[in-house]
Amino acid sequence: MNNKPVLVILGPTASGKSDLAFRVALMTGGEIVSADSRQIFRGMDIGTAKPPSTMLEAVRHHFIDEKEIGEPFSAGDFATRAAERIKEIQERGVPAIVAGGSTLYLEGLLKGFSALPPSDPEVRTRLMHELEQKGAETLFRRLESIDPEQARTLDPSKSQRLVRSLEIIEIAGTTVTALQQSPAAPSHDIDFIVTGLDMPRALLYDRINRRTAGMVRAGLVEEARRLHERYRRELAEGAVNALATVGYRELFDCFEGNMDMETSVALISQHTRNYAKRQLTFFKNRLNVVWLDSPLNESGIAELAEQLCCRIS
RNA sequence: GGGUAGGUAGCGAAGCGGUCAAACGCAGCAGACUGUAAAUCUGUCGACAAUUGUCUUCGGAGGUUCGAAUCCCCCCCUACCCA
Repeated sequence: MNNKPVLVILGPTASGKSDLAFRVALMTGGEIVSADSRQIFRGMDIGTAKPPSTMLEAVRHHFIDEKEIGEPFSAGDFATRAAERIKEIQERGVPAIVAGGSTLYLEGLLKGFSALPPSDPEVRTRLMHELEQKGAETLFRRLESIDPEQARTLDPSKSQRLVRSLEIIEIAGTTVTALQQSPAAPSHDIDFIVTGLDMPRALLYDRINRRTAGMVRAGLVEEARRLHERYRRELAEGAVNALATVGYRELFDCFEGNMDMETSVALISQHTRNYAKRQLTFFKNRLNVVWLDSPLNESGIAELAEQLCCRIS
């Protein structure tokens, strides 16, 4: 019934997505669907720049604090669940606003995935072991013999995509190349307006640097220490992807005596900048985004929010 | 004042007579990416022409040599040690 378009606000980290989405939600009485692979985990707050509780209380946010660290949740899960959730929201006659920067989550939701099988933890673990013992070369040659086309798209060094490609062969009994013949298509009929927040690179990097400093002031180190203690064993096994997150892994390194605190914090800024660059590359080259200048102050946010409201109501 | 170790491209760091515009790492820039994606991986990286090309570099100034980042001399800085 309510088939109004859904506003998507994406962009690199620290570009101001959350604030803008919050504003639009307030103005429209909408709810926010977070497309963020890390904010979904409880206990990862400061380092993921999760919206503060005041915002979470004022506007309903989905996919925030919904999982325990270590619980599986993937881009595929997000793509299907988020579409379901948006439908539910729309059925209540409420606008849904998607906001986030997790590249593959967004692509999955907006463009869908081919009919590839989900990852199987057992197969995955076995392949990772094999990778460690026999080396990437061996696995690469195997992939090359079964699915030369896919092999050509990746390089023989160690790569997640190599493992995933082999995993698919084991689970599905056929190759990625074959499965991707059926083009990716979204499994829903939601209409999206995809907007991206952009700003000069130097400004973005400056915002990132300052945000990192702010996180430290807000208690990031303590937060990381709690996680480090609680997930000591998982960290040793390197099994929990949620913990391989910028803002935490650098501090874990520090706690383990591999670097001093100053270096660690500098690296957080640096890795966040690197990440922002990767996001930008992905969004520009893979998704169809209408880019907007990111508002830099309160009144700018209000003004842009107003404009966006018009487009979805 | 004496001694020792150093000063190399944005930073760190190799090179120690030719094959050096100078290894490698980081940053930067560009890119890939179909279920771990804040992950994983690739290219490029003195300047300029942008395919083999030209020009200016290895603290500064001289010198030796066909040829120097690499050898010699003087000077300037830095670190540590002894006074």
